[in-house]
Amino acid sequence: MSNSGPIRILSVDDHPLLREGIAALVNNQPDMVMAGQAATGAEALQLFQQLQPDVTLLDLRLPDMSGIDILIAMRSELPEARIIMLTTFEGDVEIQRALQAGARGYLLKNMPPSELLDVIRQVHAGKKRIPAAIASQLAEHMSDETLTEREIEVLQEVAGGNKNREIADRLFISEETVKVHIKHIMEKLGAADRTQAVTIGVRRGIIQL
Amino acid sequence: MSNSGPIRILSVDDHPLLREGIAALVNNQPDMVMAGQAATGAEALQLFQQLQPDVTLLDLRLPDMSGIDILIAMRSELPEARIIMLTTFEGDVEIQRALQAGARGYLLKNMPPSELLDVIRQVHAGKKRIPAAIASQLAEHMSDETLTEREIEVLQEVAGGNKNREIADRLFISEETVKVHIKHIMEKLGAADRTQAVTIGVRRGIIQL
DNA sequence: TTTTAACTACCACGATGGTGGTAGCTGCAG
DNA sequence: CTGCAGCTACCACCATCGTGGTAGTTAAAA
Repeated sequence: MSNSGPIRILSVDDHPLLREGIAALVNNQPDMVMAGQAATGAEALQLFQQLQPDVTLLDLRLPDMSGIDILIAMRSELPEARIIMLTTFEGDVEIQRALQAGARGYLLKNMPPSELLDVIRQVHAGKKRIPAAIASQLAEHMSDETLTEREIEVLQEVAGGNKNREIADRLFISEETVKVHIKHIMEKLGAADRTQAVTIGVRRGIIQL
Repeated sequence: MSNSGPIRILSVDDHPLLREGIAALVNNQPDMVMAGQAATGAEALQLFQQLQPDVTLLDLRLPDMSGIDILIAMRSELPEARIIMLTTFEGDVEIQRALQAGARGYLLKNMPPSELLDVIRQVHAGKKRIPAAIASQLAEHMSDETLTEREIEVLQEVAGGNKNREIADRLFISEETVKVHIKHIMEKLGAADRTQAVTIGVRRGIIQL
């Protein structure tokens, strides 16, 4: 794409103070410039289309939509888009989904600014960059079996405090089937009971509370 | 205290980018100046003692210790310290504990910078300032009964996936007593079962995962 | 086409969880 | 000193959960 002029950056995060910090840092670099900022998914997509930034910094949690969905939307618009997730830790499943959806980098907000600049430059140069701390977190559960959509749905219901009978009614299946799903969930997550299944699911970013 | 010169501010947060954003904002104000920044509780306490800032911005989650404990330590050193919690939402119990421990303000990181400046000035002037959004969140559970220390301990064990029998062994009490505690926990939280008790406890900041 | 994964369903049984009531002990506040 | 809150303990009983096994259907992959 553009190999002349500074790297034009779009920052998407619902924390204005953090965006301001990124802007201050970026605009201090000779080879970078903030092209725009967005606080919501809708704003982000509009600005992305309008500005066509070289690199996009994207938070995972925004008020109106999931960062993953924004990522997907941006890449369907511009498959070559260089997008870096910048977020507080969210569990291996979130990381995995972001990378599968085409993120070129994954950074934590508590990392030093130099790391951010480094990753921006590398990603802009066409590379992928995942810090070791994140990669190891990812490797930890690499071999784990993933939950199916239905299982996640059931786990979410379990987290809501529903009994098997109630879950069955809500999902229009039999109570026995619910039991089978929960059994599989516990096996896959290595949980001793439904409660621990929920806590592990939350920690790993499989469900939200 | 000091009614001459700019408001001297100490920022405590483990996100360097956010601290940078705060610093940029603050140093742009004619009546404020960043006195120092800290990323850990230990650093924070050392700098607090050394700098004696007019206003301290304090995150709730830091790598080495809880923001509440830092708050308490600072106020035991300097009871008149003006401290504002600046954090992502953490549940009403965390807010309540912070205010009880003597915080003069409670802000969310996703609030507009103007709000932050406003609160800094008001708190520096000796007032307390809790935004309406937070106050209403607090009022929601104002009449709720709080869990006792023992109950929180039991709830934490429940979250770990332990059976009543196992919890009993770990806490050196009888299984029947564990049941009584859990019954009380569910009543107080309005939970239908132990699993929902855990999810409510996490959402409200009573336990961590 | 055969195989595999996912979802569904049923049965039976032992383990665990949740409810109700009673009650003793301690420490603190009125 | 009296009452209350919190922690402890026991009992009985029913509801729910979790485990084991079997099995049919569909859709996608090999």
